[in-house]
Parts: sequence; C-alpha cells; structure tokens
Amino acid sequence: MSQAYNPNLIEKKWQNIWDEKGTFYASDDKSKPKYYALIEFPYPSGKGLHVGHPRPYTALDIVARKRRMEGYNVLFPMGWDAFGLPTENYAIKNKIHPRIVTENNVAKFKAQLKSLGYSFDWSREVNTTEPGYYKWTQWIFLKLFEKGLAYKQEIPINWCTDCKVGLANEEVVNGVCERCGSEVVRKVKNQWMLKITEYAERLINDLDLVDYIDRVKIQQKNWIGRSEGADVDFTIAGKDKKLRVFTTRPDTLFGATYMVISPEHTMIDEYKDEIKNMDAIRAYQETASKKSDFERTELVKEKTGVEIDGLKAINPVTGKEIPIWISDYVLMSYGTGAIMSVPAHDSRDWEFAKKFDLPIVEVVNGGDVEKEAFTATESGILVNSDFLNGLEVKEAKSKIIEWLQEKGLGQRKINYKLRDWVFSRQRYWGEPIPLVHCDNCGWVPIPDEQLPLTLPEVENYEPTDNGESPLANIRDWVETTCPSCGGKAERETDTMPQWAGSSWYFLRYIDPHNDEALASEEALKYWLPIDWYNGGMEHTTLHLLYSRFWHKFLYDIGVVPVPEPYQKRTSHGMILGENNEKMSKSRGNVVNPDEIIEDSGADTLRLYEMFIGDFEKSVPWSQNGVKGCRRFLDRVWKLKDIVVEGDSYSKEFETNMHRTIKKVSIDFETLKFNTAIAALMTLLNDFNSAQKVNRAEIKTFLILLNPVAPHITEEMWELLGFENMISDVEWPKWEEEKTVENEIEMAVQINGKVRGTIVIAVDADKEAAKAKAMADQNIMRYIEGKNIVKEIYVPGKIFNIVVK
RNA sequence: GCGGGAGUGGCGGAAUUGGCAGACGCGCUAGACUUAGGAUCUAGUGCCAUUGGCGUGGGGGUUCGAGUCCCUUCUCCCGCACCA
Repeated sequence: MSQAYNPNLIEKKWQNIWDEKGTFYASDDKSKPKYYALIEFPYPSGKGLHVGHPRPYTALDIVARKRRMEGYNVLFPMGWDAFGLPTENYAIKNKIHPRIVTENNVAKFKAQLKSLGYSFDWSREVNTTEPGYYKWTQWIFLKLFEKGLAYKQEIPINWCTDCKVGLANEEVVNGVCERCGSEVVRKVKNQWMLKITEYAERLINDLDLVDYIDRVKIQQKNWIGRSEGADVDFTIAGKDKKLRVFTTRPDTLFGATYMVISPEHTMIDEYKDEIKNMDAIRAYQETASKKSDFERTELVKEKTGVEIDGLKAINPVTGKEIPIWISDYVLMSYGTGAIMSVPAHDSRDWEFAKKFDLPIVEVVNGGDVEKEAFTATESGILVNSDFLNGLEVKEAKSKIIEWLQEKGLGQRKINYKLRDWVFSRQRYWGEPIPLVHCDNCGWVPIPDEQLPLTLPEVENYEPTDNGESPLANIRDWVETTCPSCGGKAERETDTMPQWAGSSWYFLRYIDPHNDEALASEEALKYWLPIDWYNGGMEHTTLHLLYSRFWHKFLYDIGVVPVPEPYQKRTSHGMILGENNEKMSKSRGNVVNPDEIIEDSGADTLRLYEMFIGDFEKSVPWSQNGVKGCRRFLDRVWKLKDIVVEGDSYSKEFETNMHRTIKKVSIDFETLKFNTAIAALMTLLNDFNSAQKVNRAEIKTFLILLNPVAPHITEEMWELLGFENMISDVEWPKWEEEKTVENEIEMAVQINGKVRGTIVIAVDADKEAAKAKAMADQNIMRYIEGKNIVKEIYVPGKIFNIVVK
C-alpha cells in the first residue's frame, strides 16, 4: 500500500519547482506559433480572492496548459486593476494611504493565486497603479486629446447634499446617500469626455471580424443601439428659433400632435421670461433631478409632465400649432433631448396623451389607436398624411426625408444609444489627467518627457466641499506653468476612471518593462491579437467596449498592428452561495477558497470549479460537490496500485482511450469542462472495474487530467518514473477510426415508443435491422395483428416501425 | 422600463444538435468492513402502478419521432453607463 494522497505537501512542492524552473514563462523564441490566453485581471479588494475568481482562471489555465503541450509559445499573464473606489474609501476610513492598501491586497491575492497553481507568467505582472504603468495610460489619453477625441462637457453627477461629495451610482441607494442617508441630487459639473460615439459604427461592424459568443455580440450591438431616422426641425411659433428632434419614425410626422422636451432642455431657460408657468416648471425640474434615468424611463409608472404655457411649436407638415410639454421620460442624454410625440404610433406617447387628454391622430392604418398605439412598421399604409397617403411605412420614410431635406427642415440621421464616455472622476485614487489649464492657451497637454505625472501625496483623500477632487487642495501641485507659453497655469485635478487602466493592460503584458513605448512594435506584432479572452458577462458593455475603442484608436494612430484586440471572447457564469443567492458577507454565504485548499487541496478546488456545472451559467456552491471531487482525486491517486506493464493501449481499453482523448480534447476547447471531467471519471471507473491500468493508459490519463489538476498529475508522473515533467510532454492524439465501435445497441420503436433494442453493425442496412427486430419477442408482441404502415430506419441511430 | 440570458430527478448537470431523456457527480437506501463512521468498498436510486403509464416551467402546434423546431404564456437571473 502506498502513501495516502496529501495535496498540501505535493502542491507546494510543484509550485516551487515551476517557479524555480520558470516552466510557464512565455518564451522570446518567436519561431514557435504563439498563443495568447487572457483572463480579466482582478481588482485586488481587501476581502481577498473569492471562489468566483478561480472559475474563469482555471478554465483558461486549462487552455494555456493544453496549448503548451500542443507546442505553442503561450502567453498567459496576470496583473492588478488596482485603482478604484473601494480602496479609496477604505483609505479614507482607516487613514491608510491607498498605495499601502493596494500593496497589501495585491500581496494577498498573489499568494492566493499562487496556491492555486496557475501557469501564469509572473515575470509579466502588471499593476495599473504603478507610475511605470500609468505613464502609458496618460500617454494614450494625451493622444486621444491630441486627436480631438477628448473634450469637456457639463455632465450631471450624483451629489450628496450632506457629505458634499460626488457619489458613484452604486453609492446611491433609493435616491439617498449610502453613507449618510441624506438626499442625493444631480449636480452639473464640467467633465472630461471621450468620443467613443465616433467609433460607434466600427464597433458594430468589426464584430464581424471576431469570434465572440453570440450573446456578447448581441448585447454590444444593442448597447451601441444604432437607429436610422431623421432630425426634424420644428419652428417655435412666433420665433426664429427651431426645436430639433430626432425620430426613427419621420413617416408619422403628420401624426405629431404635441412635443415633449426633457426637463433639462436649455430651451426652458432661454425662454424663461415668456413662459407663464415657470414656477410649475421649476418644481417639475426639481423633482426630475432626483430621479435616475432608469426610474424615469420605467414604463409601468404613471407618466408625469407639465405643459409649457406661453410657447407653441408648429408641425412642419400640417402647419398646425401644437403644445410643448416637459416630461422626465425624455432624456437629455439620448437624441436631442426633445421629441415629436406621435401618440397613435408610440406607446409611451400614447400613454402620455391618454393621461393628459392630448389628440391622437392615426397616420398608419392597421390598428385601433383608441385602444393602444399601433407600432408595427412591417404592415400598415399611411393615412391622414397628405402626400404620403397610400404609401407603406418604408416608402413613406424615404419620401418624407427627401421632402424635409428639400425644404431644409430636416435630414437623414443615424443616432446611437451609446453615449460618450465620462472620463473624469473627482477622486484621488486614479491616474492624474496630464493636462494643464492656461488662461491664454486653454487646455495644454504636459510634454511626453514629463510623463508619468505622478499622484502627489495628500493628507486627506476626501473630495473637497465643493466637489473638487482632493488634488485641488494641493496648491503647489496644482499651480504650475503652461508648457506652451510659460505663463501661470493650473493642473487638471480630476483623475481618470478605473476603466482607463483596464482598457489597454493586455498590451502591456506583451512587453511589460518597456520604457520607450507601451510595448515594442515587434512584440505587438508577434503576440496580437489575443487568441482567447474570457471574462464576466457584466463587462460586456463597458470594459469590453471601452477597450475595443482604445485599441481601435491605437490602431488608427499606428501603435498596434491589428484592428481588434480580442479574437475570441467567452464568458463564464457566476458562482452563487449554497442558498442560490449571490455570495456576500451580509448574506453569510461566502466561501473562502483558502479553506478549500487547506482541507482538500488546490487540485480539488480547480477540479470542482470546472465540474460544478455548465461553465456559462451561474451555479450554486456545494460543499458536498467539493467532497466528491476530492474522492475522485483519491481514487486517481490509488490508480498507482493497479498499474501493469504495457507500452500501448490494451485491446480492452483501446476504443475507450481514443474516445476519451477526443472528448477531453474537444470539450476543453468548447467550454465543456464538466463533461470532459465526467469522461475522465468514467474512464477511471472502467480501470477500477477491471482492476488494472497499463503504463500507456495511465500516462495518457494523467496528461488529460493535468490541465485541470496539475499538481497530483506531476507527482504521479514522477512516482511512476515517466521521463521529464508532465508539463513538458506532448498532448495525446486520437485516431478517429478507433473511436467507433463497429457494433452498437440500437433502440427499436413501435409508434415512437421504445419497445426493444437490437445489437447491430453500425453500418447495417434496413433489412438487417428489420430481421433482427422481428426476432425480438417483445417487438413482435406489438406488431402482431397490426399493419406496418411505415418503417423509419436511421443508420446508427434509430429504427421506428409505425403500425396501425 | 430597455437590453441579454436561463427554466430537465431531491440537488448540480448530461443528451453526438430532431433519434433510447437523466451520462458524470452529489444526496438518499441497503449491504460489507469496522469499537466507531461525516472513512472506504459493493449494489440500488426520475415519478406512479401489478403487465404498463407519466415525465424536460404551463398551454397549443409541426413530425414516424420534440428537452431540442414553431406559436403562446409564466417564473427566475444579469446589465443599464461614477462598483469592478
């Protein structure tokens, strides 16, 4: 009897050996084919690693290990997305510098990741908060600025009236401040913006170049939200001024019976002297400022609004005067902040019209507009629309746009839901924005040789009372000279959002210690694009889109050689608590990976997280499931005791071996880790039933299991006296013809119900199958006295006899 | 509200993509070994019933055949731009 399986001992041993030998370092040997596998680098929170982290990490570790065995030069790096709000808040609360907090958290995370045995190339570790890294984040920002893609705009922030600080959306709970419970209002601030909308079209179109799972592509497309329509100008009665709207349904212009503008629309202040009910309007604006966009667009809630008394618009096609309302269901952030309302053909307008008793005029027939809005665009003919009458919606659209363009009243317009990226934060723990404001020269970038512009030391990380970033208080940092004219100037005190550093980190891994460039041209050329990027669905619309945007920009200015950063994108599901709820301290259902490793070993944890269920779906944790995986590894360990000689697969297991190699090889590529492991379990069960496994068989078995459970397989490899380390050997191949049995068991159905089975050659014809089936007593019983109406024989699959 | 996704035994899930539903694991039951078992091993395990019937959220449909396709409906989860 050999020694019992002791993961704690062997795991440390192999982790040290891999470290010392640099087993998993990406090589500089560029003659080999490369493979770049990437997972989203973590935010090193104070809570340490969560059991959710190892799920995607293990998955791509499996891919990376398999690729190395297949002869690729693999880059599988890791780093830290370490700027951010929680660290800053922790620092404020505990009076510790965020840099120190970050250092501690990173050390903890790193130790935890190492104990999981990942094959990361730790020599390429990056950290977004290190000046050597954010130098290049700032550099990219300056390039964006130089190309006119960064600009300043008035944008509302969440403002806590009591703490007097700007809050993240997450810190606003039910309209009040999470910390103090006081009222939160929207306060307008002048902020840096990035013109991601300029890339909207390409961000949609280039999805055709990449291999992302469908739901990621769909979600990105919908988030960008391209819609074709027209801008239409409505004259304000008795004024020169026009009120511009965007509509996707210009064809329904004859049905526009009133207009609605957003409560924040600038027109209100422009005409405040002529508006007779300013008090009511101010009150409405006040209420609206307390609501989020999300609350405002909820369809279920009762529509609210106030008619502007004293201003009317003129419908450009009917020439009629129509009222102008303000309502919070119209958002300043989409389109022009104003709409033409066609209650007959838009459900939100319809509800609003019903509530305030506004006229509903049908202009497309096909529904009953008294009962509900008729919104179909595929059917229906224009009515009550003068020169559009009798046309279909599509034709009417083109015709009205032509007409508008001729008369100078409007034009074709493509609009996006996507908004430009608010890039300013009034915070300390982020990259300083490397711009200087000079009264003479305006905004001036600091020269490249002054990068990185490092964060100055401050006493206090709280934002100032007027909502400025804490940097605003460091006068000797803020006050500087203008790089352009040499006059007095002030630094920008806003910092960048956390998204900045994570928008290009995958490029830095390629050449992490380069001082001359974010990475060398040669290295970028070799390693890009990333072959496989896995991350959470929750990053689909923000991080993934932001980083594609930055990458495309870098492509445009010739820094990177490919237009898309990620060739393939997949996504994992969340790991929930045993009670099927999101893991959180307050719910008391958090599982600490350290404890699992301590009790059962990293291999068990890795195996369990891959076996736990469908990789792409969320799944509850199960302590019993962990136990089952540990039992499997115990049985794998004991396999050593039944090894027999043999340098090729035995007859008994040959098909089995080839099939398992095929199944595992394919499943590892298609996110079906659970079924790959199930296949290995089945194979192990077969060895155990036979009470033997030969050296060739166990060798293959160990290699197949290695990417999932690298430590136990290295140890057994060594104990069994196979040459080299298992990490260095070649991935096994299967022979297709050896994966198929020549005889199979086939179900025979009578009227679609299984009534018996026959054993038959895979390629047998119908006659042979029928002869076998007719020899079966049970089948005969169901046929006797009936007429055979039809026989369906699908070779290798099914034989169905229809009787009457 | 808008956008995306998911519903299969007691539980996690499998099903060559229209061909024997429930692989594999957990749990449970019985037995063996044991002073003991929250260890290990062996056998059984979708539900109901006596041949047989019913079963993939509900209802309807297409088909020789539906978890898979179509229509309809219900429920749950994720994201919504300053959490990362």
